[in-house]
Order: sequence, then structure tokens, then C-alpha cells
Amino acid sequence: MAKSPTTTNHPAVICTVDVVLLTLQDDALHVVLLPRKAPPFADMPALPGGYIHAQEDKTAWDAAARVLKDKAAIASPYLEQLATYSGAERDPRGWSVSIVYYALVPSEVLALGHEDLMLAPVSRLPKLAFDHKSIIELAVSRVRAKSQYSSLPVYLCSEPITLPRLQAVYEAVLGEPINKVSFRRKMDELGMLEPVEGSMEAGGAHRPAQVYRLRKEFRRELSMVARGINS
Amino acid sequence: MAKSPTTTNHPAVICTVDVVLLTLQDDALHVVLLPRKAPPFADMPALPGGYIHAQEDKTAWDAAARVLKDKAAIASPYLEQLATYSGAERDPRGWSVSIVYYALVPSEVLALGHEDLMLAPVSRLPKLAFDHKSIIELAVSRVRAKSQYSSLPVYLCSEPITLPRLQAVYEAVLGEPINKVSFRRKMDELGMLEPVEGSMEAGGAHRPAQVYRLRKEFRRELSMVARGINS
DNA sequence: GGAATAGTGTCTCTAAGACAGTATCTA
DNA sequence: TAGATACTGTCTTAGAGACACTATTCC
Repeated sequence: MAKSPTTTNHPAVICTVDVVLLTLQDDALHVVLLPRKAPPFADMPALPGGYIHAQEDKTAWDAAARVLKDKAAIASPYLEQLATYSGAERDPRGWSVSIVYYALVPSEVLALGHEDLMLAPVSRLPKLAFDHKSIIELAVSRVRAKSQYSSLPVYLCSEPITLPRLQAVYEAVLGEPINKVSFRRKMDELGMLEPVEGSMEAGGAHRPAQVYRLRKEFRRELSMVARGINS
Repeated sequence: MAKSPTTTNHPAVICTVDVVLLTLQDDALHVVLLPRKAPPFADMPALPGGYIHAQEDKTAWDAAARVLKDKAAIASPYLEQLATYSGAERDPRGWSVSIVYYALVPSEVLALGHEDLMLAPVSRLPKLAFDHKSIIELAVSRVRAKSQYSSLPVYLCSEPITLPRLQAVYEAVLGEPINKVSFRRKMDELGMLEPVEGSMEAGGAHRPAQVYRLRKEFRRELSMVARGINS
């Protein structure tokens, strides 16, 4: 390997993190955006992001968590690495690396009004800064894929939750109806929900749904089934 | 966003790429390693890797391809991003980012003897520099997972190939036997192989296997099935 | 009781695995 | 012809989806 870049002719690379923060609004996936305050792409909506602070961030994950806390006032969501985007041309300021994370939160914890946070439906994204549009598209396809065989969508829900509500969340994420019997079999198999004594009146004239909460072991941990929710 | 890091107090971050180059040897997954020539971890085996060269590399993918070409004399393998490792403590020289790629090649294209290339079975890794051991473990689990539902293992084979041979490759990667009928159904469903006129004498006293080659459309492209090879 | 949604029992259908049969080569 | 491995037809079995029936609430 070569010497440290500071002692060679390798110019510094711009190192940033960006976060695709997803939530559910009106049963549709939305992404949190923030208008840029400075060039390049001033005033254009962009993913919350920022430079890695080598002094305060122990890892890029910590940097992403800090960005979420500073820019969206959100602590401890489900936060996972998506991919890293890099290249000479994605940022006019120079060769850049963006380590991208994605996070899922229930819309209830979103402090809209904080800063200039805005929500955009992922199916109709506005013009975005940098390559953020394709980043969001990758995040959405990753979330859809993972939702096929895991408990990922529960992180879009606030507890307690009912099975009919959770099924609606899965259907919103996957964009297709799910067989009720199969869905309940899978949720049972995932084994992450435990019933709470007491029921929820869905505000309607009908049988109330059983209320569940996440088992302790599954807080922020993903649970997988062998064959997926459908198929 | 803040100003460019070169005009602030953000110290430069060390930006590198590393490649987990996997191949099959004696029906077992092996990884290509290279002894380090300089500190830190001098003389210890490590993944082929190096700094991003902002002048010559258009993207980190290009940097990974260049590393493979320079250090292992390999051009155009199946090369895909794995994950990015980062942090203050993984490299004693400072805060570092390593964008890690993985590649699959048939053992025939490996020019062992080039440089000090060595091969280690992934099931018995030696002591490795940096956090390269856990990187390799992640790569192996990713390859195993993808092999469940895709054509990934064909990139470990040199063409032409027979179905019995390809099944042995899948079994070596997955570490478990596969049902022959199901396997052939899946390969058919993937639709990436086309028969070549002529047969292969497997060196034995038995019926020769039909020889196949990859369809043009699938060169370096992954093909997926709905439900995986097994289950 | 009627309307509405929650929850469940069970049949069907699809697809994976088991098994055994046929095919084709060498010695 | 015997032995070995390639290939294929078909039965069994497991799991997903469809459907209908029961349960429980409010009006």
C-alpha cells in the first residue's frame, strides 16, 4: 500500500454520510428531505447528510446517527447501511464519497416543523440535489425486498399495534395486497409480537383487534422467515 | 452543509477500496490474500486494496477494478459492492473508510505466482490485517445468501459447464447438498444456460453430460428466481 | 338483529423433494 | 454385459392462497 494520502499527491476526497429517512404517511412511503442552504444545488431538496467529523464520530454509522439527531431530531431509529456512492462527478466540489444509510421511523416521532423538514412520497419525488433520487430509489427497493421476508416494516409503526394495522403497513410498503391467513402465519412464525391484555376499538362498529407489542428481544433487531411474506 | 473539508478543521479521511476476491479450489471457497509490504500489519496477509486515486478512478468501482488488475492481474470479473467499513480505530494511521467490493472468478484465471498472491480457504482464515477477517466473513455470507436465489455461482466456473459440475459448485458454495431435480428446474427457470452441441466425457465410464454455455444476455449479469435454489 | 371488521378452520393448488426408472458412455 | 453417472417421469409432501365460517363489537 502507498503512503498516507496527506504525504502524497492524492488530493483529499470529500467524505460524507447521507440518510434516507423513510416513514409512512397516508399509507404511502415517504422520504424526509431538507432544502439545501448553500451551493451546490442551493435551495434544492436533498437527503439529510453532512461531513464525517473524524473527531466526534467513531464510525460512519455514528455520523449518520448524529446527522439524524441534528437535522431531524430523531434518536435511535432502525438505521442500517445502504450503499456507498462515490465518484468524480457526483459533487461539483470534487471527488466525493457518500456512505448512505437508511432509517425507518413511525411518522409520530417525526418532528415536522423542526428545521425545514419536508416529506415527499417516494412514488413522486421532486427534483433532488446530487444523485439523491437514485439513492432513494435504491433504498426503497431495498426496503421492499427486505419486507418480503423480515419484520422490517414494524419499525414504521408505533406501538402498540394490531395485526390488521400491521398488514396494512406491509401492504403499503410492498404495494400489493397480502393474503390475510398467510400474513398471520408469517407473523406468528417471526415470533416477534406478543399480545397485550386488552383490546383496541378501531373506532368502528365491529369486533376490536387484539393489541400486540414487540418482544424485547426484537427491539431494533430484524427477524427473518424462511420463505417471505408472500410466496 | 459545511464548507469543503480542506478549508475547515476536518482532517482528511483515509479513503481506500478493498476487494474480497473469491474462487473455488478443491470444491471449497477460497479468498485471495496478499502479504502486506509495509506497516501497519507488515507481512500479514490482507485483502488486495489501495487508495482511491482521484485522478484516474472515476468511481470507487473503477478503483476496485484497478486494484484487481494491478495486484491480481484480473480483468472484468463479476465485481459488486459489499459494504463500507469505516472508523477511527480500524487503521492505526487514522480515521479510515474502506469501500469493499467482492468478486468471483474461476480458479483458472487466477495467475497465482503473480506477486505474492496466496489462497486461503474461507473456512480456515489465517490471522489477517485490519478488520479484514470480518469483511471476508460478511462477503461469504452475502455470496451464500445470493446463491440461494441467483446465478451468482456461475461466475466461479469457467465455460463451458455441465449441470452436474454446476450443481457441485452450488453445493460447495452453499455447503449443503441440493436436490438434483429441483436444481435442474431452477437452472431451467433462470434461463441463462444454453446447450452446446457436443458432449463432455467426464473422464469416466458413464454417460457424458450435456455441455452448456452462458447466454450472451447473462454475461456478468445476475439472474434471479422467485423462490431460491432450495426451499 | 344488522353491519362491520377480527380472527380461524380447511380445502386447493403450486412447487420442492424423494425415488426410481431410463439413457449412454467405458472397460 | 457390468458399472458408473446423466437425465427424466412421477409420487409425496409442505406451504401459500382462497374461501367461508365464527366472533365480537356498535348501532
